[in-house]
Amino acid sequence: MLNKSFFDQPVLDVAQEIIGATLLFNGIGGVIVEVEAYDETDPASHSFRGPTPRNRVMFGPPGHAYVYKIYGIHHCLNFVCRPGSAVLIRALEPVQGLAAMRERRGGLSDRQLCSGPGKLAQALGIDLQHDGLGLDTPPFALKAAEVAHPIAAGPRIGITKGAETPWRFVQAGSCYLSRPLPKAQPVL
DNA sequence: AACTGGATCGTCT
DNA sequence: GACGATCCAGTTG
Repeated sequence: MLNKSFFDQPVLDVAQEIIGATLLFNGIGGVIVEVEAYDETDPASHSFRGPTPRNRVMFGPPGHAYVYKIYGIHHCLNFVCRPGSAVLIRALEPVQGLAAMRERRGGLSDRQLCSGPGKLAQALGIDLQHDGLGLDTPPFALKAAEVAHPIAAGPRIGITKGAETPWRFVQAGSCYLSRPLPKAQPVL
């Protein structure tokens, strides 16, 4: 199980080490296969302009969930690292609670259950009421990866500022990504 | 396969 | 008052 001290590291380290870990929410979830990193030096980050009521959790202690609502419709889940930084969880390979996820998502194929930040929040039943919850206690549970998977990096998705920064990390070759990488770039 | 527009509202300027 | 760290359905090629 990953404890809070795991998240007290540079956000780029956490982003890459979290690939292959298993995320469960009330026992439902799967393997993290796609994330993006954000920090306070980054114009695309919610934390760029300092603390506000919405992003206050990003400036709190590491190891908590930062949940926000986007486009008035979808929810997005982040793992808070050091103050002002967080990892956006963008896609899971579904493993646990397939039936519950299919029901919430409308009976789609398994590849489409959690292949995007809004989709996975819907599949797991995460919304604003879970903003600020600790990641090391129920309803959350995080298990470290048992085997190291090859990781690839690329530009982040859906942003206009900082669009070139290659802070999107994926499990190379996974078919559960929100989108394939534009150009596969192996990392280490 | 690639692009378009609509849904829908909290947040910050 | 404008704009999203999105998703989906529809159209076009």
